[in-house]
Amino acid sequence: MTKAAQSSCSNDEGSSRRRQILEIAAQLFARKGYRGTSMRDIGEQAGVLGGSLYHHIKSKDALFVELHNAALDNAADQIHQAVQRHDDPWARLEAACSTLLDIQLAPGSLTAPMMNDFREVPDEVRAQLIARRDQFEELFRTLVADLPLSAHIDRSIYRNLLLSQLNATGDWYRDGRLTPAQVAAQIVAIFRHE
Amino acid sequence: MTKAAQSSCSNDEGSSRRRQILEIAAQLFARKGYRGTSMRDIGEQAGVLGGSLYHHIKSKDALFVELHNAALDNAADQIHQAVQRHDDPWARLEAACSTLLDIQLAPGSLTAPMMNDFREVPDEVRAQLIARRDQFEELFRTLVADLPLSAHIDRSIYRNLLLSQLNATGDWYRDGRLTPAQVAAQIVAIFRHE
DNA sequence: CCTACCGATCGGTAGG
DNA sequence: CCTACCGATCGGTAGG
Repeated sequence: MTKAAQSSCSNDEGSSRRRQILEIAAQLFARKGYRGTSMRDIGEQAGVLGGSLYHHIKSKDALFVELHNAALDNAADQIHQAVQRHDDPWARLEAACSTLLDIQLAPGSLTAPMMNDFREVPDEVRAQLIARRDQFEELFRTLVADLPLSAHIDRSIYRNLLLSQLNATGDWYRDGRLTPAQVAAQIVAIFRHE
Repeated sequence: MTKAAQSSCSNDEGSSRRRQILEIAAQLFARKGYRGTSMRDIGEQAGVLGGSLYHHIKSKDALFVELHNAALDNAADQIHQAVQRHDDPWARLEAACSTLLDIQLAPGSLTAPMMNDFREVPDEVRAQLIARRDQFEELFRTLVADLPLSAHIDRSIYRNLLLSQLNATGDWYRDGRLTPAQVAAQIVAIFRHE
């Protein structure tokens, strides 16, 4: 490819290059955490020096927030679609759990590790992350509200337990023995109290 | 106190000073994480410069491993004692969960956050932490093995789900509404399938 | 326990 | 996108 060809479509090239960098950054953040990933690391994977990334992004903080929110947007979309295919409240919950675990447990997943990184991140960043996550978790509030649970179960605690269970699965899951869907089925089986 | 008095009991002073530093370090690690805590931070809380700490410890890595293992030793001890007071398998499990949550959710807890920090830590440190944690979790393997669970429940998954649930509670628990014992009761109620 | 420092690394920028 | 750099901060050490 000639130099002219490289710069001929600067609009397309520019934004696809940006997407490429975002993907690289997401994988590094997911593997090494926020503090464990330097801008120079990201640059190295992208084939440029760290400082050159600032042509595409404003700051490391903004980059992380953007990736985090995009990951949650994507997860929320997929869960929404999966839930719509069922009517029974337990089936809806299991569809949501299964979809979320599919995302969290995918090799090189981005969503899961980022959601558990809150303490590693600067204070101002954390506030933005928490706000976006609260919004995400609203989806589960509805699903849990529709469950025919026995009266003595506190739905707020129940929801927190379920969500933290889903988020923590990435810490112990090693693929091979069970699929994400099977783990989701086990979780829902345990949480099924009528 | 005179200078003579200060140095008169160098043996005692030395080791109690060390314990003091360990406590300060543990609280900082718990609050800010491994990477988020600098030796200078620890020194500042202890009233000395960062470099001066190396009279009492070998390295930041060794300090963290020591604190982590001591916290697990202490937790294992307390759980062991609590479990011994019961015969019924479900009562024993609930005693273990309640004791662990008491430790994890105590304001300024050290155990909980450190157990979830694995990705933040250098590779060689992580290996030591994991080995010690696996040993700790053996305790729960026995407790789960004794439960009269219905045959279709996979005890290995069940144990992982329970443990990750206990470890994740610190992420959403805010004291006031429920005591750690009440949270433990809710968790055991959900996990109770015969 | 301090002074004074080492080499490494960090996020980020100016100027081309 | 690079060169060349900034100021800050890190874990750790020598020598007293």
